[in-house]
Amino acid sequence: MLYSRYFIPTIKETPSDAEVISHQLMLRAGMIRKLASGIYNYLPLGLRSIRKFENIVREEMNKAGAIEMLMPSVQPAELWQESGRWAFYGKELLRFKDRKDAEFCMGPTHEEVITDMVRREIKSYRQMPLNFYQVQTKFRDEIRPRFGLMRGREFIMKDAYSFDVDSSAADLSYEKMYNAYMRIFERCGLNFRAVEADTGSIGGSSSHEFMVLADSGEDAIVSCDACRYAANIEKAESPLYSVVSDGTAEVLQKVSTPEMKTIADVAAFLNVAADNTVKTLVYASDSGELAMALLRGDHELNELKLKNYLGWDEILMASEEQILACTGSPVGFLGPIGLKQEIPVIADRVVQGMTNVVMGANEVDLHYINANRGRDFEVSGFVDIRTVEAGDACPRCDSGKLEMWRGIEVGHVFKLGTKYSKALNATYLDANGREQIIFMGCYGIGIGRTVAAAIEQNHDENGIIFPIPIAPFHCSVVAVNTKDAGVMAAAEEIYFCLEKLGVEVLFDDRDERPGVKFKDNDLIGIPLRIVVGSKGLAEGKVEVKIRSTGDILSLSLDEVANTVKQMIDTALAHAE
RNA sequence: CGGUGAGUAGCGCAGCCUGGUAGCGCACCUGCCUUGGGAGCAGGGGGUCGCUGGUUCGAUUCCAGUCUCACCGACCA
Repeated sequence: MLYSRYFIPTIKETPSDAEVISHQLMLRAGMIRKLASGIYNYLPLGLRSIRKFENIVREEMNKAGAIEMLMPSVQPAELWQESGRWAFYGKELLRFKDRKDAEFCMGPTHEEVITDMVRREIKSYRQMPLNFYQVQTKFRDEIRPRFGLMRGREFIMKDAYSFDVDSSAADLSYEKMYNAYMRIFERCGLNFRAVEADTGSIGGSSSHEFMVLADSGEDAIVSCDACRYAANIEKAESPLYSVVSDGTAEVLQKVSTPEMKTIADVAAFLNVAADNTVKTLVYASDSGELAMALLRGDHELNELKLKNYLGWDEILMASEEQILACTGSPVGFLGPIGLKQEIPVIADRVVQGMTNVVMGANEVDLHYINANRGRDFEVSGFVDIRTVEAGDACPRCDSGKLEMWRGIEVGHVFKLGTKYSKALNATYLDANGREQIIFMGCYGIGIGRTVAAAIEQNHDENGIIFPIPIAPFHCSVVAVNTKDAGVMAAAEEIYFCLEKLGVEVLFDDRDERPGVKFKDNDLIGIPLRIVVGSKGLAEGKVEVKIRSTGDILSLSLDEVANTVKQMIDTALAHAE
């Protein structure tokens, strides 16, 4: 490719509205341009990277036995009404009507469409297992699109759906996809973790997320430093502390704690450790149900765990009025003793072993000391509702400690069970001629997001440092001075050689000063740069600069093409 | 949706407080010069100052409304 005939509109200055580095660099490198909030043009260079990654995904999907197809992005409302998600999905589902007033939506995901196809076509257990995938444009009307391709409204996603005769067969399909995902992200040279995750609005029984580690990541994850346990913090189980009790229950006392509203204030004022206090929080569902959560004072609540335990659709901090009505006290002095209303009191498991604790007395400026469960208050259940912290013991092994990371979710695999097949009545006949419900799994990879995540993880002050498997070009040839006939001839020669060898090469033949070319080549992240200048040429040499390390090799004219070809092949072979 | 901030040339910004019809850097065009890390000189083109209304002789500037965008919170690949 001739740079002068290609289209790479780089920009020197960082656009002011780009916050994260991958967004800044993709704009500056001329890979993407914004058309509307969360909606982007993929410019030629960006598209090349995206296609590269798509093809890695395709290769691994095919290897894992998945079959490619393509579904429409416009979907009829009926299917969504049938699955029940027309009502449940909310405003993220972009809905519209056609000229006949029939309702449609832009597909945010394709469980309905694929399940509809399968229920029409699959009749027998002999036809399964099946796994269909597609690489397709999705639309989700995100409340707050941000970070460029990281969270767009329109985005390219690989989604796959598996269909099996029963749960254990479905587990096998799940495992195949899990392993394929591991290979995909390994091939791209990404530093990532597969973590246990909450299933969210997709539903189903269990799931793993694939998280590229990056400080700018929107998710927090933990992983054990000794065993393989890793989980999204939303899901991460807190360790069970052994019950510590000094046995003797002291006398319950109400003490004055003027203006002491936080655990830190109260603990300091009463001169007790924060871990001998109990924190009380009141939550409300969207339909107005209330629940009280008790945690050790220095612990944090995991709202998702509480929400899942309560089975609520939505969880909100209770309003001041709601709190006042059920406890009789404003926030700051809440506790489970002497409630005005009967509401569920959910205690974290750690609270079970605590004795003689400090907790709010449901009266302004008053706390209890020496409160004890059983004697002074009761709880409706002990449940893991706290957020794990770095340094917590691993819930799975004896010796490990949890480490905490930020991550970008680039892939997510779900065991769906029969959630969609049941709703859409996707059944088959088993060997006994009996009708059975199909078991499903679904598997997504954010294509653009992965490319963005790769940039997030591979860059320096000069720009992108693409891993070779997803680099838009493998190498570039830079002619230092295009007016120098000798330089141009040598550069062209190398360019043609490389093309002949099947190397993806960008020939920077622009009549620009060398500095401009070097800066652009660095910015767009080309892994190898061959520089042809008059100085080196006088000795029959050109130089090859490696973007990632900054190392410079001096090679003779005749060997450079083959050497570069070899370097690229070696790098790509490692990624297979 | 709530909170914060911003809309002035393709990009990054100044001007606005204290009204008088717009400027800087980069980019772009022409010419000269230059060619190993975003050079230099000279000339030039480009803006209904987000939109609507109000106040005023006069509004980019003051007022009101509105739209858009970005950032912080709950969702997600």
